[in-house]
Amino acid sequence: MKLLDIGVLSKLSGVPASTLRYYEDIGLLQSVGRRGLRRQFDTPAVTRLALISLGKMAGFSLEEIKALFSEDGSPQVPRAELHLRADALDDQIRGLTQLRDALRHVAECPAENHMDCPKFRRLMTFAARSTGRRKAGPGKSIRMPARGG
Amino acid sequence: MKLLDIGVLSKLSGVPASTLRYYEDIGLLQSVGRRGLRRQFDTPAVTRLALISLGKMAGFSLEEIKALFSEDGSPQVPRAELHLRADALDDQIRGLTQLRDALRHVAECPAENHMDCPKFRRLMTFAARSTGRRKAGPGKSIRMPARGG
DNA sequence: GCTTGACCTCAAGTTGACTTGAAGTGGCAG
DNA sequence: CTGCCACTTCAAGTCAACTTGAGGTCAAGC
Repeated sequence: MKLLDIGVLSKLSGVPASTLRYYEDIGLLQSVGRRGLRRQFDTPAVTRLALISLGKMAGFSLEEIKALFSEDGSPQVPRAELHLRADALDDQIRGLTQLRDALRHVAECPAENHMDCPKFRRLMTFAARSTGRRKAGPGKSIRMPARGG
Repeated sequence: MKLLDIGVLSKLSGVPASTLRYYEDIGLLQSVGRRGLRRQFDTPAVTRLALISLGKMAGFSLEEIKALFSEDGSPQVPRAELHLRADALDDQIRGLTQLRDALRHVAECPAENHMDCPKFRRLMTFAARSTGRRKAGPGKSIRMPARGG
């Protein structure tokens, strides 16, 4: 089995070495051994990192992603749990879709003041409904594309 | 003009008083005066908060949201910026949709090991593509709907 | 006049996901 | 054997967006 130095895995996956160490620290990623001091990873680690990235995209926390891996490292999730996640994702997608449409509308709406626009006001009530649902906190998302500025 | 105590505004908007003070601190929300020590807000503050919430949902940082308000407090957003956000949202939606499908697939897939399943592997390459696009960092996202249990 | 309680200020703490820095180590090229 | 330099550890720092806590103030009700 071909083994990968942390630097190589970092390059392959695009994930900084410090992050890989961090992931190992929190038990999210396992190295298969050492060569001297140096961690060695196996090639499936690349896939694992892809899975992790995927989980992050889905809005899972690292802790949650960790829980989605079984002992042997293959994803091992009860079906019901997966369907639950999928449902949650559906919700999220619906919300984001509405939001996207709203943004596009606002971008094109000819009304002087957006408050004059009924569509915008409906959007407002939508936002109001979603406000204060749960405690705000730091979260990870797909990075926004960097602002042109 | 009817004026609102911070507690009243908090109740109306669902935003904790501490957060309202914080928002005033960073210049995101203005109180119109004081009665004794107590901040007084006007009724448009409720709308403003809805807008702020909306901005947050769209993935804007508070700093950015602040910049989206013009001097007089009405939202004043460059169209291009909004379209950019909407595009980013589109990306996110696409990703989440694929992910949702993948989750559902995994939930039903009969393959012993998911890696044996071509569908799953396609998902992996998708994730790999999205990996390491840009430097990770703290960011805000739409909160996941709370997990059932 | 005293208590109550909703507000006040300001500093410090929290969270998740990392990054950074200092000080040390070890494999390999020359 | 020497030196380089990618790696190592561990603690501490960072970031956004708040929250919490300690100690203080004021308007109203009894």
